[in-house]
Amino acid sequence: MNKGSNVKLSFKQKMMLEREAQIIQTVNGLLATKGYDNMTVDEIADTVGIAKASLYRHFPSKEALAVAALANTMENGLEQIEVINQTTLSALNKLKTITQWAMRLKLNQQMPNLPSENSQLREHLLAHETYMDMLVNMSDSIGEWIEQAQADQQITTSVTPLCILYTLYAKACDPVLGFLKTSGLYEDEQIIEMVTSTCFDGIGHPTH
Amino acid sequence: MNKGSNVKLSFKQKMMLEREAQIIQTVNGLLATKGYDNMTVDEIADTVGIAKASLYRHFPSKEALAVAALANTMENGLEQIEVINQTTLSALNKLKTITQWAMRLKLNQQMPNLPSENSQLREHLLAHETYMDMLVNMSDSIGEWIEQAQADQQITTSVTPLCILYTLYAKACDPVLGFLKTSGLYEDEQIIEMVTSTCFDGIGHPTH
DNA sequence: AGTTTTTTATACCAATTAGTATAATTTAAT
DNA sequence: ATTAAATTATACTAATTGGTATAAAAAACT
Repeated sequence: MNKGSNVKLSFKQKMMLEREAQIIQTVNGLLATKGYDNMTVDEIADTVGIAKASLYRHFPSKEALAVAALANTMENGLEQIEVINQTTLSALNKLKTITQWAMRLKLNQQMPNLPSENSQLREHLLAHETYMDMLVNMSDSIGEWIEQAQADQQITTSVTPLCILYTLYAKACDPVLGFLKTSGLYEDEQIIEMVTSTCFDGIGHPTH
Repeated sequence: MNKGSNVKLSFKQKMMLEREAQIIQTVNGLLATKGYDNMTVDEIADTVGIAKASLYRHFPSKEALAVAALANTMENGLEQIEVINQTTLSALNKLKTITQWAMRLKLNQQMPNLPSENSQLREHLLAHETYMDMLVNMSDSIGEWIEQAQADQQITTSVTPLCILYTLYAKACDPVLGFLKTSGLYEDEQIIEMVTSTCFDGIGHPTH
């Protein structure tokens, strides 16, 4: 009764988690392409290929769906940061690596759009402890890289670390990526390179 | 009968235009803070201080309201470009000036958010000839500045002019401005300076 | 095979909201 | 003052959509 049922339960849970992952990926895609307001619950269910009632057995509300998707992205980001922290990359290159990870996600239309300033969703996010913890966690980690890179004279000290942090965060929702992709003129990795260059080298100062 | 009625008509038209300007400013504010989907027509009417029926005497639909607001912003941008073109500023400084104009608008929460990729509003905008004409017009003008600045070796030639154009456009909706403002640590003009610096100088290369 | 649980399809409810109709009120014109 | 026009408040319609109830079908378990 013990082992048997445990294995079965574990299998069921695996299925559950598997589908939950599928749901979250779908939601992230829709959040990336249509945004929270233009994404409907029926659409999510249809895209995943399950009934709406089943969807609501996983998540209690549309907001919970969005929060779960955002939290999942945040988790993946933290995981990336851990991986990067186990390398011997310079602080500057750590910053570039995590930024490019985010840009790749955005290019693949898996980076959810931020909720607009006055939205209900934003309030919910700010009230979500786990999410906020992860955000603080991420900011701390990246903040350390920024200070290290400044100490190593790899990045500028003429703007504050906070400004640099926000600038890097902003790359995760930079519309330039979508514009360049839509133009059809460049491969994804070319786009990553160009935007990385404009971010770290700036568009001024031609002689590098 | 001629002059009298003309004067009266002109006065009436003035009132009409005056109020239309007020409406558009309100819509721009709401588009900036809440976005198209979270902005309701009742809210617009209330904020302007007129009845909804009166609002619909000026604009036939919510979309028309948004398009008018976006077009108005575009007009103002083109006007700015003309003003700048009558100065003796270097191409680089022209680029900085127009970018900072856009950033100031954003900081004052008067720069409307772009419609999301799949929205109905976006389709309408793309089908709006005058708007698209103005967009092409603006892109041409700024594009000339970019090529001139590259020729003058004031900005990098290691990314394409198109990428630079998009990068500058993106500053008009850069969330960094809002983040820094929300932090409460900086004055608006400080924020403008910092973001201009990260845009043109980049965050790498500490020694300038 | 029979029982239980889960999933599905469908219909439905309630809330929101764009847009309209209307009657009353205000404003403007003569 | 009277008339004409515009504005307002209010109520309404129709469509969308988040969320729920239910009964049938499918799947899983014993």
